[in-house]
Order: sequence, then structure tokens, then C-alpha cells
Amino acid sequence: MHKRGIGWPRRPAPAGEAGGEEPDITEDRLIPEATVARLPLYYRALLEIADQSTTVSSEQLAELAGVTAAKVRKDLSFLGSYGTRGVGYDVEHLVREVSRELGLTHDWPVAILGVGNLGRALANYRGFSARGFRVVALVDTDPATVGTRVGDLAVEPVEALPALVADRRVAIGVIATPAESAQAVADRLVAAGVRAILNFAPTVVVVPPGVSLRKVDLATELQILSFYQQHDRRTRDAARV
Amino acid sequence: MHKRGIGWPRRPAPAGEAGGEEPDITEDRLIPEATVARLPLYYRALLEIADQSTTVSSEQLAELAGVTAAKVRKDLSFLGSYGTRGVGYDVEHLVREVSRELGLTHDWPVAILGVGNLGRALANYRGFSARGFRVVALVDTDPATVGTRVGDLAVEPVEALPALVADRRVAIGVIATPAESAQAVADRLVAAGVRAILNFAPTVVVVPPGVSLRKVDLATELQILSFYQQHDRRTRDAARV
DNA sequence: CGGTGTGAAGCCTTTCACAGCA
DNA sequence: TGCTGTGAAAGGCTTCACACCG
Repeated sequence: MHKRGIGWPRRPAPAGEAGGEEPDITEDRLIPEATVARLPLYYRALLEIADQSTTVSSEQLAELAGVTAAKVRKDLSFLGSYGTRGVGYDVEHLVREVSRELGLTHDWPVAILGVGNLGRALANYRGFSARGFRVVALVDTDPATVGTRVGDLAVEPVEALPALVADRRVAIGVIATPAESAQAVADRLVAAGVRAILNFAPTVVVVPPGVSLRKVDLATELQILSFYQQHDRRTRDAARV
Repeated sequence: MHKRGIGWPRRPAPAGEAGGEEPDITEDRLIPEATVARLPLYYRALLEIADQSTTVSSEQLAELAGVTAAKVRKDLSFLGSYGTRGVGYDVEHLVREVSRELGLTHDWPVAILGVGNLGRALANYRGFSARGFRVVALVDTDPATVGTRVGDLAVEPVEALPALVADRRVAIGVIATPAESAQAVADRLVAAGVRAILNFAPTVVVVPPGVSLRKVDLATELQILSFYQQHDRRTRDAARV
């Protein structure tokens, strides 16, 4: 078992927004991006089911995660063959494998850049800590905001970023600044050694190869909904990748 | 020109999360979902460029939107052939066409459900109003929150939802409740006649066919970044669809 | 039996490359 | 000449369907 599929992609070759090429380095069995994007859904579903059952079928997991059973099986087959035919998957084992794969056994300290409405909300958002992401630094450029407290963190000036990143081992930067400042902040993050960025600012941010970037654009989401309203079509599964 | 491509999909058949089938109704030239998801990017880019130039090439637009020029041309060819060979696209004209296609010439009043940290931040978020989405109602179940004001809106009890939706013509519901309440709130929205929902709660929400649903899960985004950190791969373009 | 694991098929999306037009 | 518009090719993802095994 676990033969590494033909008829299933081998090398998604993910390209950073900066879009440079680079030689293939990493391990053999590469998990497709679409699958990676669904692992958090499975993880969430598995935690929900954990105190109700010790095993789970692809069918059940699919329902809880809001996807199809075939997808679940294909996706999970990538982590290895952890299911038992005729029975299903062992929930506990699967939780372990998925969280290992997602890197949730590590600690990834988060810094939030830009402490306006959104930044403050993110800093207080329980969903982050609930899923193991600790916010360890808040940064802003506005002198009036610097020094104020949000929860038990003080807002620091952006000049302190390199020290903060180093001292607190910041692994992920969350950009919650206005669009105009986003690129500059991203550059500072990268310069400070941060290699993963989540951008909430409604603008394109470019990062060098080797830095991961994802974006969330709230107004864009509404505009997409608006399109489908206007056209009497439904949005799809919203799988988001 | 404008021959409606072979070698380019005809019927994306978008399925709601509820996943029911339904007969094809709508218009002829169907815009692929991937294209729809990029229209907001082009729209943003076009507004940026509008006061610098009257025309724009696919190359320039691609750079500003963070995509490839081939994509821009393919995507725009769907709205009709609005470019001029050897010159590019007329910015003003394109803005008009894209915003018409996105339904931005209409008004889509927004209700926010759940006025916690996130809900409050969304209510104050300038990015919504800046792009023409007016927040017209705030709803919460907590008696302590109901009656308080956020900006110039009072928080209303969830029982008032049907009246609010009717009176204020709410077209889009934004769910910012805890996971436990999300499905119930979605059901109420649907019952009240809302046919577009943006879900921020970290849980699967099911809606009947005919209702559009998109989701934004903040912790999921961090987990995806975590995966790529752990695996020394980069996230891709983060195109998000 | 029941449910996983997976080739194969089909579909959608991206990319290529160039004909054709202003 | 320069850039759009678009067939065609390539790539990736989803779905199907069933062999296989506990």
C-alpha cells in the first residue's frame, strides 16, 4: 500500500507571489495544495468527533468537513494509508498524523502588524489561541497607538520589529495595516527573517521566493457574493485555497 | 470577435455547500468561477491606475493585480472584447464593465451577525464602505450587547432579523458568531430571505440551493502557512477562490 | 459486508503561442 | 509594430467506480 499515485499530481510546484523559479529540493511524497488547504477542515472535524467515537468513516468525515467522501479518501491517502478497510479511520491516530503534517506540534508565534480595528480584533480573537497560535507581538507605526495595551501585550513601534522577531521567535506575520503600508511592512517582516505572512490589507503584496504568503480580502469576498447575486448563480463550496 | 470559446469551459455548474442539483437556467456566456474570483482584483487595480493613465495593457494590469498577463486577457475576454490590439484596454470603460459585472452598480446592504471582537471590527472596517458595501444592521443574541451602539448603529436582537432584512433590504449576511451559533444564525438569515452569506465562524455551515455561501477561516489560514513552513515549501499565489 | 485505496476518466484552469487587428 | 483575443496543449483537481482487504 501507499504506492504514490499515478493519475494524481506529483509536483504542484507552488510559486510564491514573487514568482521566481527554484529547483526542487524537498521530500518525495508531495501533498497537493488543494489537499493541504483541506487538512485544517479535517483537523477541525476530527477534534469534534473525538469525544463521540474512536473511528470515523470517510463518509462521516466528509459530512463534518463539508466535502465529498472521495476527496477525504484521496486526501488522507496522501498522509499514508491510515484507514482500515471495512472500518474507517482511527480518530486519535488521524488527529496525530494530520496535526503533525500541519506542523501543529510546533509552536508558531504570531506578530500582528497594524493595530487598528482589525488588528485589535485579531489580537483578541480566541480562534487563534484556541488552535494553538500564540500572538506574541503587536506593532504599529502610529505614536498614539504605540505603548497602549491590548490584552496583555503592549503595542511596539515598528522599529522594534527585528528585535521582537528574534526574541520572541516570531514565525508568522499578520498584516492588518491600511493598503498603503502593507508592502513596506511585509518588507520589514521579511528583512527580520519572517517567512510566513498572512495579509489582510486590500492590496497586492510581493515577497521573495522562500516566503509564504496568503491573503484574506474581506471586500473581495463581498464582491464575489455580489457577482453571484447579480447573476443568479450560487457560489461554490467556497473551498478557498 | 467574441466567439465564445471552445477549449474554455462552458458550464462551471457551481454547487452550493448544500450541494443539490438544479437545472441550468441562466444566461449564455458563463464566466468561470476562477475568473469571477479575480474580477475584484482587477477592479482594485483599475481604480489605482485610473488617475495615472487612460489605457492599460494586460501586462500592466497583471502586475498590479498580482497575476499573469495571459490570465488577464483570458479573463477579460469573458466580459467581451473590450481591448484594442496594439494599445490595451480603456481604463474607464473597463472599470465600468467590471463593476457592472460584479454588481457593484447595485447596492447590497450588509448585516453583521454576532457583535463580538470580530463583528465589531467588521462593523467599523472602512474597507467595506470604501468599496460600496454599507453595513445596515448589527445583530446579537447576548442581552448585554443588544442595545449598545457601534458607530451609528444600535445592536438589535436576533428576533428582529426578519424585520431588519425586510426594512433595510439586507442582501448579504456576515456571520461573526462563535462556531456553535453559526448554523442557527445562517438558518435564520435564509428564512428571512437573505441569499448571500459570508461565514467567519470556524465551522461548516450548510445552506439550501440558491443561497451563496463563502467562508473565511482565520485559523485555517494560519494552519496552511504552518504546513508550508514545516515543509519548506512556499504557499502559492494564494489566489483564493 | 463495508469501507478504504486508487487507477482512470473527465473537468476546470492555466499556460503557451501566435494569428489578426488597430 | 504592439498587444489583444483565442485555439490548443498542458497541468491539476475532482469524481467515478471498483478491486481489495479487514
